[in-house]
Amino acid sequence: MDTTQRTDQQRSADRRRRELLEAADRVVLRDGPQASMNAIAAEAGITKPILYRHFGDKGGLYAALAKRHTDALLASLRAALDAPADRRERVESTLETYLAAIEARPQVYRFLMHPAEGSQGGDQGFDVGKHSVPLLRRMGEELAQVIEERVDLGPESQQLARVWGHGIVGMMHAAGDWWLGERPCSRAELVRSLADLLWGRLAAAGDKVGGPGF
Amino acid sequence: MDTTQRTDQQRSADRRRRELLEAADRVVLRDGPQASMNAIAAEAGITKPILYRHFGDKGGLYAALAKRHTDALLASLRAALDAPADRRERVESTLETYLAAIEARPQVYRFLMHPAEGSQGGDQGFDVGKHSVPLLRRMGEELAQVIEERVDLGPESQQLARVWGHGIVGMMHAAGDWWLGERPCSRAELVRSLADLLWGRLAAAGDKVGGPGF
DNA sequence: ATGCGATGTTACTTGCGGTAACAGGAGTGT
DNA sequence: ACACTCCTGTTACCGCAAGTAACATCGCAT
Repeated sequence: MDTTQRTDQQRSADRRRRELLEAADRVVLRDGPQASMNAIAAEAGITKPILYRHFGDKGGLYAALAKRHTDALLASLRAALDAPADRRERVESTLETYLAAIEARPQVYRFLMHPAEGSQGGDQGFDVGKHSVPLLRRMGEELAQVIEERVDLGPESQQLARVWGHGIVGMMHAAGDWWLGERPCSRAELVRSLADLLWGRLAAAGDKVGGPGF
Repeated sequence: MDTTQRTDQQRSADRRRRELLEAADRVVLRDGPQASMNAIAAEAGITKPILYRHFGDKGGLYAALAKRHTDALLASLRAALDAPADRRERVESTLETYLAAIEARPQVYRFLMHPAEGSQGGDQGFDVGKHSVPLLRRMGEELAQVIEERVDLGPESQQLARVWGHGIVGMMHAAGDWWLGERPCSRAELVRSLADLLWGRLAAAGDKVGGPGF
């Protein structure tokens, strides 16, 4: 029951865990989100039950994997959001960062965006915190926080910031998803168009004359 | 090879198909999106292979079911979009329509929004058109069309309209999803906040002074 | 009656998530 | 040296859902 020893074992376990996650990462990147536990175990050079000992169930592995990428992506986004620049510039650079990320690794992106299966908490009592929230929520909350920190929205600012956070993230996500599938324009054009939308160009534009139905 | 007879049988098959879809609907509404084919067949009073004869595979049934609801929802949305009113009013009423729909039938909503499984096309050669597009895309395209019809965006209007269509739909979707889960405010408030966002209030708001990191 | 096509069934295969039970190997107390 | 206990790893299995093959049946035109 020596503390140092337990720490030692913990360290070893954590290393294994990281190796397994990297193997899982490789498989997901190769086979897409429907990668089987068997395949992941094989890639890691071991067998299924070990994965289950480490992550509880597939949801646990999903969550752990998602957390890695989500943390990384959120770090980049926060950097872009917090840059000492004009707001419009910050918005554009954030969009740019996000789109570049999903363009660079579409497989990972597809994996992250899956609600997939509804997991119920780990029974093994692992240290998995409640990070089962599917990326979009976390991005929305983060953005909401930044908005509330930096933009003056008067009373109700918190509420408004959260709505906007989730809304803007959703806009980014849907547009990015569509763009990634069809590639109808360059990344820069997409960024510009979205920023224009957020800048109220929809309200400013005039009605088109002679449309169908008056 | 008589045409009338074939039409007769077709009619019968179509009726069956509709019955099956309604049964599937009931099950999905009760059990959520992970409803099994067995359960659906049982609800319809038949057995699995019949479902497969009618829909090819689970993806086919998914697509058919999704098409029904999508068509219905899109019809309501188009009505709101095409109302003879001020643009802001139309936007708000469209948001309202969408949110009311997902609020009224969250189970169906959850079902529709799932990418779930990557389906590869039907091999049986059924008459399923390529409507495997998961709702969000269709809503995006529809909205894009309406925007391009009614809003004057100068040159590049088509491109811009499509980006905006998908972006706005994504905003609506993400905000709606979050709102449905947490219910942080009334529907009307949500609608107002989102419309405000689209109306450029983000650009118009001032910087907050004394934020962290300045 | 008889062949034919649509409709329906039972019973099977395959594949995956998840688990039980067993098999060493390294440190530890006696 | 010996047993005891963790930890890591395996094989072999269960349950369940998707999808299929092969058989049974009814209606009908000739």
